[in-house]
Amino acid sequence: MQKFLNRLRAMSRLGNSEMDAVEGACRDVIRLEADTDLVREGEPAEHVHVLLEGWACRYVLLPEGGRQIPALLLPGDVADLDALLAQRRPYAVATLTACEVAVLSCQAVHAAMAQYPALGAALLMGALHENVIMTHRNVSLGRQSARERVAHLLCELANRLSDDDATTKGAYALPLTQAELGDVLGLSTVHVNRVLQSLRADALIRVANRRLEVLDWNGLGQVAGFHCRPAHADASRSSRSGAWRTYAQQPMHQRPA
Amino acid sequence: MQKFLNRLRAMSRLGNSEMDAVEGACRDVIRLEADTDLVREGEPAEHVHVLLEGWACRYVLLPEGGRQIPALLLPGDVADLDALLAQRRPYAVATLTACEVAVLSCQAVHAAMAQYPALGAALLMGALHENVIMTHRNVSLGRQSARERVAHLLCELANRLSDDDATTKGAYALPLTQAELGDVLGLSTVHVNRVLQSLRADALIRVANRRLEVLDWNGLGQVAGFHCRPAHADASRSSRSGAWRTYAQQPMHQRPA
DNA sequence: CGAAGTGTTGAAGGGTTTCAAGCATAGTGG
DNA sequence: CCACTATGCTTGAAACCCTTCAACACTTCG
Repeated sequence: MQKFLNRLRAMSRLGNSEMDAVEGACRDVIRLEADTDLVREGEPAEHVHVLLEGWACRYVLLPEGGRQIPALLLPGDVADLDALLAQRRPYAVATLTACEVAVLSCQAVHAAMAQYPALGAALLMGALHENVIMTHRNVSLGRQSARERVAHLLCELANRLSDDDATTKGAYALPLTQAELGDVLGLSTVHVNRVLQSLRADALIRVANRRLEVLDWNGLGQVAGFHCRPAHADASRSSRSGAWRTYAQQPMHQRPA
Repeated sequence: MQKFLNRLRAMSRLGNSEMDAVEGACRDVIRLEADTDLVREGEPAEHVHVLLEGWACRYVLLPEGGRQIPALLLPGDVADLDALLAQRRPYAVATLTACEVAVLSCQAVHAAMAQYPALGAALLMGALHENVIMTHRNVSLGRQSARERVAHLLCELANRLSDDDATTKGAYALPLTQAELGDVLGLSTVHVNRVLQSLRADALIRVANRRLEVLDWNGLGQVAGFHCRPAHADASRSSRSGAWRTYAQQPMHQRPA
């Protein structure tokens, strides 16, 4: 509960009345064990689910039998806000660990937004933040090698977890199987295994009983290649060379060096 | 302008005062020619841009020199709403054709949302819609072959364009080079070429002077494989077999056949 | 102890990339 | 009007990253 409230407050300035409204709306909480479907693709969308505790994921099954996980959901994340918009669910949601989930009716959310504009703003900011994360994953899937993709995901998770807590001394619980990592990264289980081994061999990470330890943040970030500055290793801000100019110019990828 | 207003109205019920507010905020319009950078990655984010006419894209450049286009922007799309959230731009935006763009200050958007809750709701719905599109692209990039990805993109564009207009008789203007298609789909230019040829050879599509003609919607949708029902070929709704059940069950991909 | 899930390893095969070159088309200036 | 150039499209061959298949080891748990 607290993590969701913190998240909302980080997004928009909320007063006590808004906070109370949220807390009231989240009164309906269910507890699920690991590997349980929360919503199924194609189902009518009548509720919004907020992940209070545990890890979960959105996933899509392909006709040929494959699976893709377009989003990992961490404590405080909203699992399926698009229920406000769509009649039918465009993806399924399943737990990865034991979870605590708040169930809200779409009507209630709509009503709350109409009454408290700041709440709508907070939800919008959350959706935009998710959008940025998906953009990065998109870039990763489209243009990075397996090694880069794995490194990038590990950095992203460290970033997202450090917002709340954890990541103390550069290690965090990673309750994902290699098969699930593969479904996130668009890789086969076998190849995920080999890439993790290679990262271990290079003394960048260490894995032990469902925990990931990052031995070399700079090195891992370098492999990840883009948009991957852990909160710790802040480094020099705006390290990019050259001044940016306003529009009415050639696109960057066509500029002379 | 009209396309943006229509889009907003489709997302949330807007009164005359909201519409006027939007129209007032969009009074600052600039005209750009094709292949022009609108915003650059890393730049401070002080404005939000709305694409009134023409095609544009978000893009990210990778250290090794590659490029990924995580989003194609069509008339009525908001190019960079996340400027409301981030200090620095997480991606660049460039025009693909000549464009008309409204430039809004972030402050103005924030103020409008505070005054008109329905407007915030509309923007939220727009962001969620974008999110669903990115989810689909994500699945496509992660788990589909080049052929499937191309088919999927062509279907997606048909869908998005048919919301507004166009797509009459199953053809639409597609002002993208094969290199740009590759940057959207995470493929090399060469392979995009070969895949398009193969789709042509199978009498699924036809390409002529920057227009795409779909000869066989069912066939193309079948290649695309998932989530790809053009508004035309609506077909039998909910064609999936088996009834969906509520949660507290095993995830779908582990269910016995 | 057996069973199931997860991690690990090797070998073969294939989808895609890269490199390199040739072709087509449109715009430009002499 | 015609080189001349630039841009995008097309094609072939070699190389590579990753997948698939198959088997085995390890751990957990009933």
